Amino acid sequence: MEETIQVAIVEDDREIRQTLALIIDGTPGYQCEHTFLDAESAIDALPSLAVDVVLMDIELPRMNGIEAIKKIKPQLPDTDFIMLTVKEDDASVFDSLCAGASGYLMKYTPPSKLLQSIDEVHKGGAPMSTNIARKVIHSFRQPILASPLSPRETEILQLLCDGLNYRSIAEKIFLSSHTIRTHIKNIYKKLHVNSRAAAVKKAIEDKLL
Amino acid sequence: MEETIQVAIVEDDREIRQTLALIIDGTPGYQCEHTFLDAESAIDALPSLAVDVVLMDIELPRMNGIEAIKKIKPQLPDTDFIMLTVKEDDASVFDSLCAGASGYLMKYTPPSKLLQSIDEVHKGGAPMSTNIARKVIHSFRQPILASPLSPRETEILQLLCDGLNYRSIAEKIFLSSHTIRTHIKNIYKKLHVNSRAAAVKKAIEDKLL
DNA sequence: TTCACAATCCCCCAAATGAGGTATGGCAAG
DNA sequence: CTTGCCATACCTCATTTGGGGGATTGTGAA
Repeated sequence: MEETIQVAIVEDDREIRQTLALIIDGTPGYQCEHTFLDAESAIDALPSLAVDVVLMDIELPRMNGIEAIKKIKPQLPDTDFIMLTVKEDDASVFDSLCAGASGYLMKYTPPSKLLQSIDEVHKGGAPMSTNIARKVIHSFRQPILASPLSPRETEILQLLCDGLNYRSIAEKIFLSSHTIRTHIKNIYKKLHVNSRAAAVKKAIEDKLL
Repeated sequence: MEETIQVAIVEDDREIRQTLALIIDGTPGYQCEHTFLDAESAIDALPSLAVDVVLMDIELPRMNGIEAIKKIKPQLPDTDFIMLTVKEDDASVFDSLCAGASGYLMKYTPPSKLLQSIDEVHKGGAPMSTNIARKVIHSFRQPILASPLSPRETEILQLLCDGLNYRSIAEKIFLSSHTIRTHIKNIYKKLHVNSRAAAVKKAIEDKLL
């Protein structure tokens, strides 16, 4: 498939927008016929255009680029979005990916790398700046924060999270329900909570399961 | 920093191991002085070696490469691990990343790309095959599964998850606690649960918050 | 050898919870 | 215009839960 990749740009800075468009449109195999200077116009126009790849800025006048993707992506599941931005804080990166972006590049990405990334995303890849990739990978790491709970308590918390009551837990691990109560009281103390709901939430958040 | 990158290989296939070692050790800027044919010997030896990057196979005789990383990585936070494997199922990929791998490459990766990836990971990047990168990125996508809950119910579920009781919720959103009870009963019905704990768990799992 | 803590068991009691109802008004789809 | 859903509010009752104790055994660290 040696077709031309149709690229659109959403970017409010006139200079950057035009420069990008020129680079892309001027390269064989790439075409950039549509540029937008805000999220709203992109949301209106994109669904009726056959665009393969969209370069999206995050900082846009009214609605930001992440919100824009949230709106557009569901209607265009086959269009790939690459964030092209100066923001590299965790929130921007992860929110973008959650919204449906398939790539995340810095604005200072050199043209050759940019074109290569457009190609890559169109082939099913996920181009990212190196430090962004590391951020993403790191996000999978389990903190392994020392659990304050004893093995027994952890086991009981596990069952607690499954919605079992004292008696069911007691029957499951062959203990008196009195013992279960005591354990759970201790769990609450250690987790600084005072209800099952809060304990379950904390357990899942802190991944002590 | 033009230092030589110290690379170690953990790979049970003799042919592959030696070929990789030759390629790496034969390239200026890279050195491969240590190779291991199973997880156990790598776990024993690596902590006392000053290795920058470890190429790790997943399929190893007794203990697999993922378990190996889980054991070693905590002791060597500054050593980067790249999975080099034929397995590209989701579980292998995500378990590897959770265990602490910083890169994930296919075994058929060409030598030039492999060397480049070693360099990249050592510089703080996260080299991945394109389809692996896409898998990782996709994992962030929110399924946006249609919640069976009404807006009001969602709101109350939210507060439920914070560990509030009927009365507190009622006070917070200016409703009768009777109404809260009714809403929660309906939430339970819709989520097919019958306790706060189970509701909280389901809410978080299904991301309806 | 204390001392702390995990793990087990027990008691009481007030409050919260879950399950079963009933009822109203509004609003949207059919 | 009826049917269903949402949001609201109330009642009763049996059960569960959380908070407050107290107690024993064993283990391991100080």
